[in-house]
Amino acid sequence: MMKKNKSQESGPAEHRVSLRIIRPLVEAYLGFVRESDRHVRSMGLTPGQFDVIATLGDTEGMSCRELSVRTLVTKGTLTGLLDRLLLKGLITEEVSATDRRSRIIRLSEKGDEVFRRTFDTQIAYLDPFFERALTEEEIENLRTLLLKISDEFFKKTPNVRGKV
Amino acid sequence: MMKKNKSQESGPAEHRVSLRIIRPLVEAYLGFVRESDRHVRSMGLTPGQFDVIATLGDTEGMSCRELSVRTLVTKGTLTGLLDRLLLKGLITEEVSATDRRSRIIRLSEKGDEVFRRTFDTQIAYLDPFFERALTEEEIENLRTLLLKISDEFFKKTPNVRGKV
DNA sequence: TATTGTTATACTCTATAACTATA
DNA sequence: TATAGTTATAGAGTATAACAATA
Repeated sequence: MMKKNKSQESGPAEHRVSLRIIRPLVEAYLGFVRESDRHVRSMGLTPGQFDVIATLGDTEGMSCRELSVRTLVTKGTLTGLLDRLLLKGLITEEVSATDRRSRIIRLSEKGDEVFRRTFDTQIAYLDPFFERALTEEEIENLRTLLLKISDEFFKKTPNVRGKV
Repeated sequence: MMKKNKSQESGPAEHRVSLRIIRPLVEAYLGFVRESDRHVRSMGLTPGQFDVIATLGDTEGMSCRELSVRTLVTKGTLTGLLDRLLLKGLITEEVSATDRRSRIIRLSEKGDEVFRRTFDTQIAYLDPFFERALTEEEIENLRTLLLKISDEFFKKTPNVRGKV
């Protein structure tokens, strides 16, 4: 998959920016995700369910609509997903004071615990990886460069920011 | 979700390496993935199906077992997934010459077209983003840093490398 | 009229385990 | 005995569209 693409390119494959960045980006992401998913599943949650929990974490709650935009889960799917989280007692719901069509979804105490525990576990696991791989200076540098990229994407679709 | 985690941490949240890297990493990745998924779906494929196609792209084909390891799709799921790709005429199968239990899966001509077209489209879309976001020097720098991270993860689970 | 969320449909992915046919 | 792949099962995520209640 790293080879050249003859059809519509304007130069050699190794000059295409996205080819040089995307594969390393995806692999670094997958390295993180594999571990993350393992922790999430060990708590009896699916990735989609934890995605909702992570999005609700450290917020005052939000409507289904906002949750849908931020998690990239369509509203129809979200209804079922929230049903399962309600069953597990990880979230609470309340009819909005200002718009009676809308439910405000929040983490329950139990949900907040799951959120923190999963995060702490992941951090404890991941920190040593990053610290072995990079110097302090490289870490700051990487962070800056990644933010430049997501800022550029953010300009295109501002409403999907802040998912994880 | 960027706030502190009191439980088992050894210092302030902003000193935790993973907290400083992972969110930007995930957001940069999602910026890419959202666009990628859009193209993939517009060709009538699911992300999982394209994952298989991308893994087979530019190879001489491979067994279900290898495909399963590389795509992180379990063998049971893979059988159904390959059925659908066979129906669509995007892959071919052949009994292995050396092990009659095993099927060698390859991209068909049509599958290869889908692979290249999707890639070309994505590159054409993504290159301007990266070029706006980063200088040539920053691109090389970012690539190097990302590779250091995935190399570190790779040490842990060598067999899952080379997925995308 | 437009928007929030629900329901219904049909398909796909998921983990898991029992199964077969080879090795 | 072990491995490659299939089948079966049950649950969960997916897009989509029609729908009710409210704005």
